[in-house]
Amino acid sequence: MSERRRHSWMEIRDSIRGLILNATYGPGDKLPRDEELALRFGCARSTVHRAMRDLAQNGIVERRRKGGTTVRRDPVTRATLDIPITRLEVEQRGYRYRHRLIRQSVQDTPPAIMANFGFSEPRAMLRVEALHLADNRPYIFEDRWISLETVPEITSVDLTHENANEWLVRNRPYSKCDLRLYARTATASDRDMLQAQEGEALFVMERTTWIDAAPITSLCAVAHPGYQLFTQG
Amino acid sequence: MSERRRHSWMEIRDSIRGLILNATYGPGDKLPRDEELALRFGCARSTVHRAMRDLAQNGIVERRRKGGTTVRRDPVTRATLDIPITRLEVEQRGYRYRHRLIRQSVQDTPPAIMANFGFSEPRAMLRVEALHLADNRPYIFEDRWISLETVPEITSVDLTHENANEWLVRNRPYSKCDLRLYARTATASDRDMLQAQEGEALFVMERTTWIDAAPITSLCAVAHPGYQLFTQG
DNA sequence: TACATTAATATGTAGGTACATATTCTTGTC
DNA sequence: GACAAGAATATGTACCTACATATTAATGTA
Repeated sequence: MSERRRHSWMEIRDSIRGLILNATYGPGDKLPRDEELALRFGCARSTVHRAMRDLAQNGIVERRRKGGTTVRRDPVTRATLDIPITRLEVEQRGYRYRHRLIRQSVQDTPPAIMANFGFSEPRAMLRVEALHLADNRPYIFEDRWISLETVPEITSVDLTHENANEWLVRNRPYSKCDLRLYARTATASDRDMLQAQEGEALFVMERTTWIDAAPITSLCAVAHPGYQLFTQG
Repeated sequence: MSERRRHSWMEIRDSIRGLILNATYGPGDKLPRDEELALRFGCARSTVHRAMRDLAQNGIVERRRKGGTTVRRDPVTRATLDIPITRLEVEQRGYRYRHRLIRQSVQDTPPAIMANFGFSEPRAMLRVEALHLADNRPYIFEDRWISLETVPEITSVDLTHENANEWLVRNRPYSKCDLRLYARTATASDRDMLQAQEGEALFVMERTTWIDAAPITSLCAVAHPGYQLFTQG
């Protein structure tokens, strides 16, 4: 019976997913321990563990020490979004990239930015407003706040030539990133900045990043009309 | 010298990230092999491997067999989106959920849906148009196409009582999911369906899923005005 | 030089052992 | 019964070894 062929963790993962799919284990149910499953599938515990990590990462199951593994009660559609540096995004679509610094000044953070970072008091930060262009047409307008405490070097960067988006992504890896996406109707200032028709629908991406607990930057990027964001793979 | 204390993979990961951050290894550079790094850090190769997998998953480095590990030339902001079942999303916000089936019929797929699935010829699929409501106000309108070959049981599901979104998520796990997000101006039919003002900005989510190579469903979900999508993690 | 074949090599995985860690469960005390 | 202390236990990690696999590099042949 017990044939000792080698099992890949993906096989095991699919088997476990199969058990969930065919209702052997339903939402909220507790799965057997890894060791038990390993015995049942005829593989090592580490292989079951590898499979389980993948299922947990994809939101299929939940795992807790001593608590065991349970089938998630509320499945989610989990997708990974890759938001590249804007210059690369533009160039990849075959356009010529340009960048224009609109404004730059040190200001106290308004309530919206304080909320993004979780501040209870306003702080002085560098505010940078800039426009990304594709073949000289507006592509994305960004209104960005940068922490002077976490990123003091930013004051010595010439943001007319180097854009803040790229400088930060290349020089300040983050450990945490909050993202918020929504649609907004174009205002009069959007009309000027993005050449949008008045009242046109615009795609907005708000992004706030930290390195450990230290705030790095928070920005609101408004894309040109027709912009789409998508996952691949 | 060589103190043999135990190193956690997160420590090692942070050390490697540190080497990239402090420009010891810049974008495009090749990192030493895992074995070499393990020796240098005084840990096992498997620990370096674990750390590297995390860095690769977060878009910091790229790894290829025999090719080695390189620092990504074009960093990305990588975010994981969790899109829950709409009913749960509504209930979590404290509203009463309801669902209304608008239309349901078998039709040949139009070009847009064919493109989503990568079909070269139209196919007959079940088209389901439904409205999700929060406290009797429109929340999300979805226009969905379901593969009759991959999901034949769907024909025997009463979609007036059970909504297709939930039924599919609970009964048809997918292995691949494409997602597309954009903003759209409300049309006359949106105005009726979502009680949107004419010309208001609406947030649109298009989602297409497969199990292995078999198409499951493709849908276009239009959210009510003011809807926001965000990550938490 | 061009191309096919083979060898070399870095990452990926499977299996195994030992221990760490976070919970939950049990037990004892008042 | 309430609560604290300790035992039990499932997952998580670290380190090994041995192979698998995908590529690149080297080599041979026309």
